[in-house]
Amino acid sequence: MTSIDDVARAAGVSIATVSRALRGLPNVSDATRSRVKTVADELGYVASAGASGLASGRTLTMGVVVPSVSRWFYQMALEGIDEELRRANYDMMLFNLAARKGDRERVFHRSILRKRTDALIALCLEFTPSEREQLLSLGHPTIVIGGPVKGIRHIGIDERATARAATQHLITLGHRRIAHVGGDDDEGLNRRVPLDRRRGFRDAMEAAGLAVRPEWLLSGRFSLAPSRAVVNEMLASAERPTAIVANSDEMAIGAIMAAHDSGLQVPGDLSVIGIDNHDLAESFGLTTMAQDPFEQGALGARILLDDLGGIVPPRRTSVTAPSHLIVRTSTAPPIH
Amino acid sequence: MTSIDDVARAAGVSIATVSRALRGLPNVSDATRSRVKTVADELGYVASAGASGLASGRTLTMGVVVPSVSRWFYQMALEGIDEELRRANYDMMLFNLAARKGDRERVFHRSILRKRTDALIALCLEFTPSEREQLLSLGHPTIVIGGPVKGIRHIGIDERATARAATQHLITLGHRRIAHVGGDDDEGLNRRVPLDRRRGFRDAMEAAGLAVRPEWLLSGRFSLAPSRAVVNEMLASAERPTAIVANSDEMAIGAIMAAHDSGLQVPGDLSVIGIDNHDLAESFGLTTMAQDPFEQGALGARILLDDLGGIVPPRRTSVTAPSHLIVRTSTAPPIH
DNA sequence: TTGAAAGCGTTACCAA
DNA sequence: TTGGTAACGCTTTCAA
Repeated sequence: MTSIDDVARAAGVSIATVSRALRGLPNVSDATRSRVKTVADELGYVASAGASGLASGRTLTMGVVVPSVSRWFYQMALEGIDEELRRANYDMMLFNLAARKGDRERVFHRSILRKRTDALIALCLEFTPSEREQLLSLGHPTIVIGGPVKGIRHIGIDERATARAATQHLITLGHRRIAHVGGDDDEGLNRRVPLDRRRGFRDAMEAAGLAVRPEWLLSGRFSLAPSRAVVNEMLASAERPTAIVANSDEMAIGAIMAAHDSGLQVPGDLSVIGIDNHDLAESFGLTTMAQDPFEQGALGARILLDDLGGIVPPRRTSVTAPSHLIVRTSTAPPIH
Repeated sequence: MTSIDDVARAAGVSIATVSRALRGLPNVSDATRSRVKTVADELGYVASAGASGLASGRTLTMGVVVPSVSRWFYQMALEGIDEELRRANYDMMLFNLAARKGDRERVFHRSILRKRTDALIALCLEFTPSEREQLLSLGHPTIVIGGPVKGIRHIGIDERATARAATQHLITLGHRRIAHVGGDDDEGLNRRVPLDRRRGFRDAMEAAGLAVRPEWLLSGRFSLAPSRAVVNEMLASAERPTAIVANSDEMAIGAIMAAHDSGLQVPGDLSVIGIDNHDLAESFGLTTMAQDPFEQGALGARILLDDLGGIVPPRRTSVTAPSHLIVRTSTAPPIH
């Protein structure tokens, strides 16, 4: 509860001097500065963020909007963002949309737009035209991580090319009968990601002259259990594929477990490749197209911080993050 | 950038009236209120959180301190907290300690103590005496979720009793040679949790007159891969246990995978029980002592909000959250 | 190098 | 039911 003039009084200086001394601004004598610091420490004084935000116009806070906090991608991105923010002494305000379409309006209005952040970073979600307009009218730097959103710059892998490369890996191994596990993500609200990945799958299949069978286009809802279930179902039919491309590692692991359920060997009877390089991928020997959401998050934060710094002109272009193949033991040539 | 007096001017009323009208306070005529609302909407006015915080003393923000965001327990608790906060129109400021001891001091001072929150909820972490003192001197409601912290009320399961019950389950099934996978959690900074759980394991063993063998006291660092590795090692020795109690489901799953690595059947050759009821537990058929961090988080938030509401006198006592046994297919009587 | 004082955008109290 | 006006706790400009 001690505020700046308590310190000023105790140190025998003006509040202006206290402010300057504590923030490390120039034009304060060493003697004064150290005295002020000592006094502030003794009194346990910490400046009120709200008040300095009001006075200076900078809140030193970044807003982060997430569709949920319980998915690997978001966690990693969050950690990356956080690391960068901490380095810049920024705090993080977390807005969790938690897949509740109904609440978005409120979250947007009551929270995001309340000028309590200097910049906004959104993970993998789409905005309605009205939301986008409001955001832009707020006038502060914004970036999206994870899925392309029209009208806002973003950072993310080339979804289509990544899925194509995954499929290509299987084709190169000699597979010709390949299934795809895709499907919408209820929580991650960006529809384009799964669509683009499926498109990449199609690209590769068609380029190789392979048939895309409708009954081998599965939906695993971006989670292990549903993926396992649909793959099990597929494996029960007379004809089955020799390989599976999954839109995410969690779904790929579900596919591996389904193979075991069905008494099949991986990669002997069935090859499986995923996308992500999830924490668990290595434990399951999963071959995957790796991406690094931690780094994507960190980069996003860094770009926003640069924009705020005002030294460099803000970059308006999106960034394509890298992805690369990691071969483990879940893929091998098919046994003819 | 529109602020309250823009609205006042445009609506032809005073800023005081605008403030009242928009916040739904009484003593505003219906006509005035609706006119003000319309104007505010047209102008896209949203009150500045910082300014109202300054003036009113309430920031409508809750601080949440986490050791990391990439563990199941924290995710679930965060979602629970978030749900409750949203209901009360509160925002969440996330302070990620990210296991960096070095940074804590800065995070504490520069962020947590900056009066930008009305209350504080801490997940599973310990405080140094100095930190605790600073927190208390801040004077706002605080609660800890997940691990007992002396000097601050908390919400959490009875760690010791829960581990005891897990062990007891195996003993009841007839197991006599039981190993324990515990070990510190690098990220979750509360040392008491793993200690109390191991104590519970010991309790049950001793009560049943069973030997606790030092070479069967493993450390799995609260993660799948390390657990799998140490269990594999143990299973390679001449004498091996017939069952394992793991301090967490992630470690229990590691143990199950190790069993498979070693060519053992679960539960035929080895029974495994965990603690948590992690998202993946069901997929692995893992028997476990379930707890509900979502609910613990929600309850914590609710208690703080109640405190802030000031209607009921603040509750000073800690809350013991429930845990219960879920039997799946990873445990069975030993084969003699 | 230091201090005085004018904001910053609200809320809340007291008058009208 | 409304309006005027001190706070709120800082930052920042301008003078000293």
